[in-house]
Amino acid sequence: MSYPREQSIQQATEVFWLKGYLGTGMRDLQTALDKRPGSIYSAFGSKEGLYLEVLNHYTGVLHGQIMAVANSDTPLQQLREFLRFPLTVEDSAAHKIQCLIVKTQADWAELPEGVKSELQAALAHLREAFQAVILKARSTGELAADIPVERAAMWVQGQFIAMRTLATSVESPASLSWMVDKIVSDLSGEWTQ
Amino acid sequence: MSYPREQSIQQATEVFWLKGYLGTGMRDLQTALDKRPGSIYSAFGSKEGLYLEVLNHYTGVLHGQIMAVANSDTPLQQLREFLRFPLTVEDSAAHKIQCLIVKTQADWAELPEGVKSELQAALAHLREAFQAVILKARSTGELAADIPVERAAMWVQGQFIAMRTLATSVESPASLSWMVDKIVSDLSGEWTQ
DNA sequence: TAATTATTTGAACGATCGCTCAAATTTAAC
DNA sequence: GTTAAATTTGAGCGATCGTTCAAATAATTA
Repeated sequence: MSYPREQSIQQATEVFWLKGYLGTGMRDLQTALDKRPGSIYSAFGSKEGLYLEVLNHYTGVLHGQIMAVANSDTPLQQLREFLRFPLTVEDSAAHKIQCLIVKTQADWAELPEGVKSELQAALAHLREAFQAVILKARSTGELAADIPVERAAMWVQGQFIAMRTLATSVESPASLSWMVDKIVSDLSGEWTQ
Repeated sequence: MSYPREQSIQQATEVFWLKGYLGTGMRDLQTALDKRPGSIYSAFGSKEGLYLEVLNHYTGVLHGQIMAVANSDTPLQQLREFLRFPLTVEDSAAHKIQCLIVKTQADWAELPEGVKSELQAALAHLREAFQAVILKARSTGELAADIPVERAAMWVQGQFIAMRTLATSVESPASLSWMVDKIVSDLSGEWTQ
């Protein structure tokens, strides 16, 4: 049950991903969901409430993907494929290259308090998943035993952000796949304490 | 002459940096510049016109800083200090941790065409400066002779973005200085063609 | 000082913003 | 089939958006 609610969240995700939190108007959402304002407000309370559900759903999916990487037998190989994925979206969905969380975070000073705290929580939650990947790769021997786990997790998150941000400003995102290789390679590089 | 114009641009930079392009209202600018709308419009034409001057000024300063790194005798050492700088801003200016260009770029789909093209140009311009740093470091022997210059320049730009983005979501940005060391270290790492 | 030009002022315009709520409609319960 | 509850509708609210322009003021020239 409550199927149309899930559908509304997916349609709203499209809009927020394309236009950002500030850039998205209630009228954009009304069009995308094909619902009148009253329906949206009775279902989600406010624009912020709808966005928070979108963010929660988005983060959950992404977290699941990263945990699947962590739970595989060859986490480092799987991480490579995970990182490459955003570079393969078709032109018509170019807005999906950038991470929705990072995109929203750029408007920081103008965001409602509830959105700010949930963004922080989402980033921390995903960082935990990256940490699980590092830990697993260490246990399989794909990474050295003395790798600083927390730093490496944050670093991977940073690389994820860097690659996707650069990819949005380049003609052909797929041409950046060398960056994926360098990320995996640098993971085994120097980690001076 | 035209001193107050320069001053207006600096004050407007503060506001755009803090609130982003979409998040900044003409009334915010009127307050910051202590000017009435007519004055601003006669001087800059529009909100977009004022932003473009801000962007141009900002890019010029940043470009100059990177070229100074390139023109030093120890470019790699200077690059380290350049990268560390955004991590040292005081709490009261936390918005300056993130790069103004990257911040604006996040609102991509909602930006006027003129702003979009100037943002692309600014990123390309700064990439050229990073390229000059790589070239110089290669000539001083700080970097290997076979480093792929264009890719390395883009990669450094990506690391610059990653570090500053992560730094905005962390309690103490200065605690990320290990990331600067890793960037410099990874520059000498693997660059598989 | 008087005349001319350049700049600044600020009330106000039309458009859009997030959001409300009484009324209409659909769904569920008996 | 009737009634009650839940959901949807959409006109429209007050606030704010970027912008305009006739009038007032300041700066320059004669």
